[in-house]
Amino acid sequence: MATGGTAERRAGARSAYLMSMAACPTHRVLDRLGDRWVSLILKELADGPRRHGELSRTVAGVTQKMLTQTLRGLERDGLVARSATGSVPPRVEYRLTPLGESLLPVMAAVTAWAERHIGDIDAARTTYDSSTSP
Amino acid sequence: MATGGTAERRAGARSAYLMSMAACPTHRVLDRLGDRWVSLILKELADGPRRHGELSRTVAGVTQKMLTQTLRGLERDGLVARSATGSVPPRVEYRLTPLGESLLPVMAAVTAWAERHIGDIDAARTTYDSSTSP
DNA sequence: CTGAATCCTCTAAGATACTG
DNA sequence: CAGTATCTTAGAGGATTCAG
Repeated sequence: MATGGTAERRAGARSAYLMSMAACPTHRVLDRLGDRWVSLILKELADGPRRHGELSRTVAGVTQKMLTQTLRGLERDGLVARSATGSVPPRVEYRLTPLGESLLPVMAAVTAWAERHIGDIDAARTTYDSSTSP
Repeated sequence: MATGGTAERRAGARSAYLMSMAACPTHRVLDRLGDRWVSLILKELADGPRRHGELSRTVAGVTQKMLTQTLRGLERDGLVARSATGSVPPRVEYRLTPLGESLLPVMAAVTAWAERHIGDIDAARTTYDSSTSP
């Protein structure tokens, strides 16, 4: 009966958001960087090429699925290069591309800010929480 | 009723992740910045104080719930200050704290990188997608 | 106007098992 | 070792409604 208005409005709101995303490079980059495992993986790769298994062990708590998925995403964006040699046993290495390396200074800026101000944030949280709940 | 092994293992993996998070300031900050609406809201507030309704209209596609929720989070972290005046009608303004303002240069660094390299990313995606699907 | 509470949906992410 | 496919679930996010 009539038009399924709900679904349409949903789709509308969704696309409105997605379009505003697509138009904003900063947001797209932050979205990628904000992905749970990206920063940890980039940090690892910053020190040099790593094998799949190495990352799997080094990056605390990542599942094999998320590792592959995240690496694929980074590869797709041209930030990470994947090089497979031989077929059995497989030996796959991941490393930063020049584009990926150009991102390191930005990460460093974030890290610097984070380490300098994380205390302020924690302090603010404590204050906020204690003035809210009690 | 015995040990619910499944739930425990789930909780274990989860806490392993959460603990590694808590230990890494960079990751915590990126997690916050990566939140869907944070960068858009900070961008707005960078230009000066804004009322709730203003943000609701300006930030494309945000729902009232997410706006409030995001602002609460930023307030809790001490990045944004909330000032309410009067009671009826309510007039609430949000603005960056000094801590929040100190974050702007970092955001600027991200923006600069993003705008310079977003083309590379899109190009890489096109290449990747065309070499994968066909 | 600001914002809290409710409900509902859909996706992201973990566990698991299977190929090459 | 590297990667894929499938199932399930917790939670994020959106619509809606109520309150001060």
